[in-house]
Amino acid sequence: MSEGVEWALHCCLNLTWVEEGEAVTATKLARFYGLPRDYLNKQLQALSRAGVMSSVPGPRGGFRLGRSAEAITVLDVVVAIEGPEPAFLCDQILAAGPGGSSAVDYVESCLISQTMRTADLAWRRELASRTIADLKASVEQRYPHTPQRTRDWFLNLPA
Amino acid sequence: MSEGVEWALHCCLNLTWVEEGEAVTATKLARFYGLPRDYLNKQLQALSRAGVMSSVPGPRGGFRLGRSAEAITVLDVVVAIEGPEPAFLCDQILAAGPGGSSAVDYVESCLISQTMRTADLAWRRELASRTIADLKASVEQRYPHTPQRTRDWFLNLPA
DNA sequence: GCCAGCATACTCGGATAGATTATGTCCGAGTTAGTTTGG
DNA sequence: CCAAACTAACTCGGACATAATCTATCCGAGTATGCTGGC
Repeated sequence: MSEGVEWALHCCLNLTWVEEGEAVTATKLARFYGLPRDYLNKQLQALSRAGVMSSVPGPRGGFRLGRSAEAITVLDVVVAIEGPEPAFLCDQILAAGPGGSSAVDYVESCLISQTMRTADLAWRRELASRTIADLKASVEQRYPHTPQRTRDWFLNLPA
Repeated sequence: MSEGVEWALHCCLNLTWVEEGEAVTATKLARFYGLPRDYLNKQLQALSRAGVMSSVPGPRGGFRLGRSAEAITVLDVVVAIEGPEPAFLCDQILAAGPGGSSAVDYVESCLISQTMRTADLAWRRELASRTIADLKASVEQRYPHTPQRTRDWFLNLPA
C-alpha cells in the first residue's frame, strides 16, 4: 500500500486543528513532517478529487477539509489514495481451466474469491467505522495540548 | 496484491484432490489454468519455503501439500506469497514532526497506526479462520463432481 | 484622499523523469527410472 | 536369469531480463494581493 495513505491521514487530522475556513498550503503540510512537497501535493490533489479535501488556488490558497470531519471515514481517505479496487482482485483463472466457461462470473461463484472478498469487506468495515472526527477526539483526549501546538506551529511557521 | 496469491490458493485446493502422497509437477499445475509455468514455479517455491507445500525433485517429482489441509489456513498461503508485513506499514512520520522524538515507538502510540493495524488484524483474522480443508469441503458440497474431474484431468493430462 | 488598473508573487494542477517492485524467462544441480552389460 | 552400474531424461531451484507501478520532480495556468498612478 502506498505510503501516501499515511501522509493523507495525518494531513486530514492536522487540518481539523486549524481555524475554521483557513486553507493550509501543501508547502506547510509537507514541512510539518519533512515530506517532499510536490509529491505530497499530488496526494492532496487525489483527496481533492475525491471530495475529502477542497482546494483553493492563488495566494492565501491551500487545502481544507471538503466536509465535516464527522463525515470523513478513514476508508474514504484510503480509497481516495489507493483507488476503489479491492486488494485481492480475482482474475477468474477458473474460466481458463477444464470445465471453465467464460460465461460464468467466477468473481461471484468461486469460493476462493468469496473468501478473499469477505476478508476485504471486514477490513473495509473496520476502516469505515472510524471517522477523522473520531481520531481527532481520541488524540485530543490522550494528548491534550496537541491541537494548540499544531495550530501554533502552522501560524509561526519558520520561513 | 500479487496475483500469485490466487494461483497459489487454487493450486493448494487442487492438490487436495490428487492421490495421497502423489506429487504434481509445476508443469501440470500451470497447464490446468494456462498459467506461465516458470513463474508459477516461483510461487510454488515460496509456498515450499513456508512449509505450505513440500517439493520432490527429479522424475516423478513435483509438489504436494506440506501438511494436512486442515492445518493450512488461507492466511498461511497469503503470507507465504506476500510476506509477513502488513499492507499498511507505518513510517512513523510523527517522529520527524514538531514535538516528535526518535525514541518513541509511533507504530504503537500513533492512533492512525493503531487504526490501520486494527483493520489489518480483522482482515488477517478472517483469512486465518478459513482453512484449505474448509474450502475443499465447501467446493465438494456445491460442485460434487469437481474432485473426480480434477483427479482425472491430472491423470489423463494431454501430452 | 480615494479609486481603478496593473504588475507581481504565490498557489494548485497536471505533465514529465527516476527508482523500486512485480512479472516473466532461462539454464544448471540433483534425482529417479529405465537400460545395458557382465557374471 | 539376476544384479549392479550406467546413461538419460525429467524435476526443482535460483539467477537473469522485462514491464508496470510507485515515487519524486519540474513547469505552466490561474488568482488574490499590494502597489501605482490618475482623478
